[in-house]
Amino acid sequence: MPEMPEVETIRRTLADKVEGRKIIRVDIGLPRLVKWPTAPEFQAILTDRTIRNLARRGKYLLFYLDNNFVLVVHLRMTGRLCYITPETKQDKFTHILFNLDNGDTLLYADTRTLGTLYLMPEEELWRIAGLSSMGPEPLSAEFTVEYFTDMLSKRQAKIKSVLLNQKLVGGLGNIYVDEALAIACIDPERIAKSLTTQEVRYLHQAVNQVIADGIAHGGTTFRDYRDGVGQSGSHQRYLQVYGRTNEPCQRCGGLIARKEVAGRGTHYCPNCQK
DNA sequence: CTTCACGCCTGTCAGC
DNA sequence: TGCTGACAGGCGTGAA
Repeated sequence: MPEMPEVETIRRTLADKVEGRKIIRVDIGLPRLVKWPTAPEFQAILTDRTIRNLARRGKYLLFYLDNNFVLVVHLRMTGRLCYITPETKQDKFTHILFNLDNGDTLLYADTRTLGTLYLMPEEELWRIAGLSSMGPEPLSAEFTVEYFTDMLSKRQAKIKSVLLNQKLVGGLGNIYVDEALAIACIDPERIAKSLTTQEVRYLHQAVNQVIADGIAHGGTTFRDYRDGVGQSGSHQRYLQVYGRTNEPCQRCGGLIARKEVAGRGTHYCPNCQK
């Protein structure tokens, strides 16, 4: 499901509601979603803990608790976190409930059940490989043109697969990669190190732009994605190529095409993207 | 080390 | 209507 703009939107919509709240009980319907520690330990450690702060790194959400533990959630394809009151209708695919001290509930729902939850002391977060090995995020101080240029110059893989690699750039997923490549007019199958200095500059700018726009629009709701209070995003209205197969390119009027690149459905304009 | 195919799960949708 | 196959926003693993 969600990429960095969606996860950031969830963080923003949840933070005010959960920060300062105490978790009074955890109900787990599908224990295998809890990757660490065991589900009973997960429940026991979380019970009576207060959420101090809700942070994000790439596509991970991090709930910092008052006992130095951190609840880490990765939504993968269809995970959802939703803050509900007793009157709110509960999501059909709810698997975990975090019951709060004000009577409200933070729920974790997931149709494909590919999401993952962890709970560990802050100093052990490095054990989560995807978190500790993550590359710089778009819009961050570390994501410089110099870093991007140097990184791409060492890569023999297709540019699409490089941009999807979280170790190299943190937070991009299939939608925003297709969009960034469309904005920068670069063919997704180009070998990363073959990009010219100018193309690298355009692409760097395009990556930052699609992520900033995605956040500004509250994320892209293509099917499952909802924010922390159940609302859809609106960035789907602004997409140039993703999900627009056989529709006209807004730049040249030619038809948007779809093919498989790096094992992922890929949308692009064969006329504009070289 | 880099790159890629595959598996994990379940739901939806197009086509027959 | 019912069935089948393709496809779905991610990532860890293992093989080449």
